[in-house]
Amino acid sequence: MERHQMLFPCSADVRPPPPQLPLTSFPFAFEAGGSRVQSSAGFGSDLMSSSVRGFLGLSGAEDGIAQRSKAEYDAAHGSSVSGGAEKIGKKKGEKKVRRPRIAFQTRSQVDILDDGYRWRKYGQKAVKNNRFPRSYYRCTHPGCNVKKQVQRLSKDEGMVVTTYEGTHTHPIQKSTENFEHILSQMQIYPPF
DNA sequence: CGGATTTGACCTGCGC
DNA sequence: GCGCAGGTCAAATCCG
Repeated sequence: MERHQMLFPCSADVRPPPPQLPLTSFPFAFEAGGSRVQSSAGFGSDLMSSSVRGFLGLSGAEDGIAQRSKAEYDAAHGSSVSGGAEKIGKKKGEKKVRRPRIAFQTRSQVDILDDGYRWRKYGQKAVKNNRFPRSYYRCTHPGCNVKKQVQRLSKDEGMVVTTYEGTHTHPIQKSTENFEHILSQMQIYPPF
């Protein structure tokens, strides 16, 4: 695969970022507030309430993955642990739904940021160009299919890249004060 | 005991 | 077409 250029909030369709852009551009919802967010501590509370929603709650996302979860996986791969022999081929009218993703970097000692939602880990994978494994989490709320990936950078092990994918279909569980704290750690690099 | 995590297997997409 | 890398599943295990 390529580099980790996909760090960026590629909207519905993944368009490759211009090569000139380093890992640093950060064009996401935070600008919605009107003011440009320069760096971590720049968030006002009111700005937050709106941006946070747009942030973890990415609007307009469809649960494409929701449908392709178990049933389709089985159908496509000849379900059942024991009955793996028969393959049913692919799904019929399957369309590829790409959900918007956003990624950001935080400087943190812990991989798991308490963003107010409950996450269940469903996988971990070693990735190329990185000494640290990437962890895969899914929101535990029933019907909510938001996922996130957490990856610690090998070049800077104090840096954690978190990628959110999908829309929460439920309100946040905890107060956003925690989140405010997270935002304060967030590294946002203005495109220069 | 129930829910979360670990971990290896398996699948898919993409580049060569 | 093949191989690699990433992403997901699910059984086993752990922990509160």
